[in-house]
Amino acid sequence: MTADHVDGILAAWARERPDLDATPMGVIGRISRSARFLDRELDTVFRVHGLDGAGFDVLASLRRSGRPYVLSASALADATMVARSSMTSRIDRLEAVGLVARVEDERDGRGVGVRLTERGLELIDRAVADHLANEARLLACLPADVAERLAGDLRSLLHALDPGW
Amino acid sequence: MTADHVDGILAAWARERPDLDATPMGVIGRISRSARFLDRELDTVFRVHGLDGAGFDVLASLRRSGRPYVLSASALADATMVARSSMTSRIDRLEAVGLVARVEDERDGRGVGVRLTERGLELIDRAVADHLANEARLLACLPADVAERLAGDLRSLLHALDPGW
DNA sequence: TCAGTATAGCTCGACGGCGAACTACTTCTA
DNA sequence: TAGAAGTAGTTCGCCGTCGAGCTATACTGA
Repeated sequence: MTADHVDGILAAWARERPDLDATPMGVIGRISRSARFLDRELDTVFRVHGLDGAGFDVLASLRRSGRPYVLSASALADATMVARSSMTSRIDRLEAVGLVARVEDERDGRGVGVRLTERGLELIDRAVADHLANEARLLACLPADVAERLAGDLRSLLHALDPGW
Repeated sequence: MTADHVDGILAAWARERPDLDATPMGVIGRISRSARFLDRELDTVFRVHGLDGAGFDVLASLRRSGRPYVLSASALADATMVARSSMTSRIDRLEAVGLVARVEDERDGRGVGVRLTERGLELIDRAVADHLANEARLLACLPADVAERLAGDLRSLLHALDPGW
């Protein structure tokens, strides 16, 4: 069990502030750091398809919602954890390049449906396959049972953090 | 073991694209999602001290480096995983409110040392205590052995992701 | 020793995210 | 069924990050 960057941080705090218990950083610091690394790595594949993480998340949410590949702007904002105003501009960008289209919501005059276009569907179907291969590559170093355990423990954590579930 | 948001995503992909193996998302999706929640939660404590995550990271890096609480701008950029140009503006902001000061590097005419001021030292010593209490609160839901296992598994992951360690 | 290369930090312009404020529409309630 | 309250989406201004390009300084090898 070799030391990592966060072990260095923990050791430094133990030396400088021995009165504090820094062990929570062992979990939270590693989550933050992993997320930053992963974001960067995942982006390289998104870019190959002319996307970024923001665009991919929107298209993937629509794709996995199933036919007719339409979700409201609010539903997309909630699914991707961004502000409504951010979702407005994400949709603007994707619409400008023809990957999604805004459609009327007959049931609610305020609402706007966001629909995957034919091009958007083809693009995300290719992109998601590459994306999953990339994720698998990044996790290849972990034995399957460790990955599974990690997923389960993170689920426990998320369960407490996210009151919505 | 109740389902979480990511379980919903995995089930959706299994329905829409049964040809793909989406299990890597069980790990990576949860890391991303946890990181976003945690970022937001940690920010509330930073704000109490007039900081944000960016400022806290800089001050904390300086503090745990020990006396004389000086690091180069590059070392700070590397430690906090941001671009050099981002570090320039972080230092500008912290310097403007008197929490750090730029000092000459006698050994390297190009270099700039960043030193914690007296006010910066007092602030970060208070802030880091509150921060750790906050982190402990967020992890309180997890049994100690699970938290420890999580830290260890994430260390394994980081080890493969971060060639620097 | 000196030309070539590498490095430290800064400036600048572009970009994405956010919250507040706004409009338009819907739902509740009395 | 009218007025109040709530909700969907957009606009706007601000802010932090980034990469490219710049200057000044430090190394490196013939």
